Amino acid sequence: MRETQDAPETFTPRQRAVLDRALELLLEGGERALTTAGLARAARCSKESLYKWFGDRDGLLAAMITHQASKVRAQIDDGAALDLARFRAHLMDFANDLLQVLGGDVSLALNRLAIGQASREGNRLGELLIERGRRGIDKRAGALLEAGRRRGFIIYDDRDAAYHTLYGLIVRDLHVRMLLYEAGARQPEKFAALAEEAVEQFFVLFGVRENMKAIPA
Amino acid sequence: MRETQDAPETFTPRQRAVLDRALELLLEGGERALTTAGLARAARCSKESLYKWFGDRDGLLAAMITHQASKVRAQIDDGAALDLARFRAHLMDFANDLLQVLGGDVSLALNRLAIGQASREGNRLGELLIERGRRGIDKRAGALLEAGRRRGFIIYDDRDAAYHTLYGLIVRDLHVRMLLYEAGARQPEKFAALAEEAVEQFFVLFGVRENMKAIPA
DNA sequence: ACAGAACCGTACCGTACGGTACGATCATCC
DNA sequence: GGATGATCGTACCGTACGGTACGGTTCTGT
Repeated sequence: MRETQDAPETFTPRQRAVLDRALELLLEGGERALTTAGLARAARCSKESLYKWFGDRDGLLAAMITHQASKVRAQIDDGAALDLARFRAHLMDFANDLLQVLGGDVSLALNRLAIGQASREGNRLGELLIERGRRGIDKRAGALLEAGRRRGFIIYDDRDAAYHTLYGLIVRDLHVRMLLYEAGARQPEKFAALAEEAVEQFFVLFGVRENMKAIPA
Repeated sequence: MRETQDAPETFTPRQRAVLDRALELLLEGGERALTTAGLARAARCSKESLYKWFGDRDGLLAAMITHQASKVRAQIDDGAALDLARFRAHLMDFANDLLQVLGGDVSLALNRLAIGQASREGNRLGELLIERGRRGIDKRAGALLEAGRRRGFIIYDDRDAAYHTLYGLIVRDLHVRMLLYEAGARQPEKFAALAEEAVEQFFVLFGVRENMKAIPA
């Protein structure tokens, strides 16, 4: 259908400014507040330009996702000089970053947008969100786990399964509850404690102690 | 604002039939397919009746949630004659039921609806979904865990924390990925294996063995 | 059998939004 | 300085939807 989908799809500074304004509107009032006329007024551009740049409204939403994803590039960890303490610290960093990202305003708003949009027009937005957002996180975590396994700090049969367990230990049911605006679900000040406990539990499940090995299966 | 909110809010058979039809429309085409005119046509009723029964469109959506919740009443487990095997089986049942519910068509559609609607009109739908859906699940799991702890099968300091960990081990990141229609995320045939592994891991974290106690903290 | 209520089907209204068209304005380049 | 192209602001169009009104029909209770 669309041919410009897999391209890097870079934007001009003006377009990026407009996309940032669009994100603000989305944060303030949800999807319904993000109308073409409203965005044109807020960003001081013409509707005609919006359609010229992004094609249609769905193209605009997709552009917002790729634009946001391009801002938060996850850094890849260096595999140098990895001892157990550093490995544990890296896991903690990952857990904290994950909670920080998933609990961020923009991420929550974009996820709400994509989820609400799902089931209509296929699910381009959902795919985009996963492709440009989660993929990076998954790869970073996968590389980290693999490094830890090679050094003998942890043991597992299925890396994906181990990663998903780690993810579950960290995020629990927080993501959906935050997406639903559940009162009290979003408490960033507790993220550090959650991350700490999750990594602790992950080591109980997959860590290699000197005397006993906790093999999940 | 609304006074009929906390009432049991029972519906006539005709109204329930209409609500069922509304759920079907929502499943087929998402929120956009659920218009008052469309529902009136599909359910062979008049729009006037819809507004008389449910007030407005948001009232209709809320009624759909309470209606659906009234159908899947979670049975509470009897605490009689609980040995370790039965406790473990109960946990397995809970895990399977949880995955079954969260992965069900109706649950996913209603969650998408509530999440997409969130941030506008407060978040009545999200609250309703949590109140009438998750609350029951939480209570059932809480009672189950407490029974297991009293019998000495598991140990924990904070029941909520233990429950959330159990939830995370079971659901992982599946819920959001299913909400996003991620390809391959929804595979009900694998739910049993996931439940099995989750319960296994939960016992590693919180279970009490004869010789060693795995205390998470 | 009759009255009254509930309900159906349809028509109608106002509005809001996506998308297009067009003249005016501004920047750029020769 | 003048032509060219991009962009702005605004006006406009069609449509779809939420919500209301109303006449005709069916159901219910007496």
